[in-house]
Amino acid sequence: MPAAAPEDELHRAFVRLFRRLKRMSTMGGLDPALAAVLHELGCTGPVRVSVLADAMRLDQSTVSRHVSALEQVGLVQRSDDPDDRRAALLSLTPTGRGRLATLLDERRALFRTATAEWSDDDRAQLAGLLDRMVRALDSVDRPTIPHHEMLESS
Amino acid sequence: MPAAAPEDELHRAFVRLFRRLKRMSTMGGLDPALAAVLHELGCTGPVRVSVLADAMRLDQSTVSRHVSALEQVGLVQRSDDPDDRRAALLSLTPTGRGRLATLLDERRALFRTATAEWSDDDRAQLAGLLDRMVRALDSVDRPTIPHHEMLESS
DNA sequence: TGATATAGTTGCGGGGTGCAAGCAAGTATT
DNA sequence: AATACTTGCTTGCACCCCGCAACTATATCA
Repeated sequence: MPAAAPEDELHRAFVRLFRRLKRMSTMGGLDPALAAVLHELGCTGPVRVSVLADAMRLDQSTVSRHVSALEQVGLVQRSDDPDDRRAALLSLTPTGRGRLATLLDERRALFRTATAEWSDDDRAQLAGLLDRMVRALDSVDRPTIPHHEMLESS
Repeated sequence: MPAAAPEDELHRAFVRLFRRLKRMSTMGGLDPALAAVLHELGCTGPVRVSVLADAMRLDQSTVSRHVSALEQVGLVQRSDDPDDRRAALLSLTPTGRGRLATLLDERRALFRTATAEWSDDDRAQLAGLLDRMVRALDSVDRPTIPHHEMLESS
């Protein structure tokens, strides 16, 4: 049996961790996926479905459905994009903002409980490394996006 | 809007990262969940379904199905547990071991590519922190003691 | 032996996702 | 302007992953 490489341990840790997080993010009485959309939307401001989908690395159709669900329960609203009639700009309703705030509070509390014994330094370090990891993996599966405005020439 | 708390960033990073990992673990032509079972099994040696399920924090039924699937494609085999006729001991077949090795190789290569610029120290640090995080969250949702849960409902 | 517990499987339902097809609205070509 | 292509989004469909509840078969205990 091969001694597990550090990369493997990393991956296994991620997978198990995620299952935890997934179960936990059902908080606020909102499905994890919907909560994720709400969160993303709360961070990025009024955007189109396509942009949201791209940001979350999900299929447009998936996000479309989530958005519809959130709209139906009054957490998200659509406004017509003045520049393009087929597009819609998504934003949180006041209720949505409130719900998001609650959700984040709960989540924060949970993480704080979990990492109660940690030093601020450790927390920051983990966040930093994780963020770096996200970018690293992103650039693996999207060819690095060196200059994201190479549209000017032709 | 208040600058996102580090805990939030942490969580978001986890979620996005996981989607990446999930997609990546489809490698080797094996469904991610099956690959996970294969991996776990490869690490823990011959075990029962229930033990595997517990280790992976999944329902026994879920693991049971995955194991059946793996058995059907010849990657896993069952042997009767001499101590208990209802139980079965799961182990990898030679083919399964080979498949796992391939899978781990691919995964390792991917992680190595992604973290090519990292120092070994950073990698180790992340793995360590992540592991700690897993344990921290585990002790939040399983209060360290297996028994004193709420088992008496009616 | 009969009551209860345990290992595992199966039926069922539900959530999450992607792909392909379709619809509506812009853009370009002639 | 009319036609053809493109783009933003939604819908139909299929598939995976999962947990709960019910069931079978064995094990254990009174």
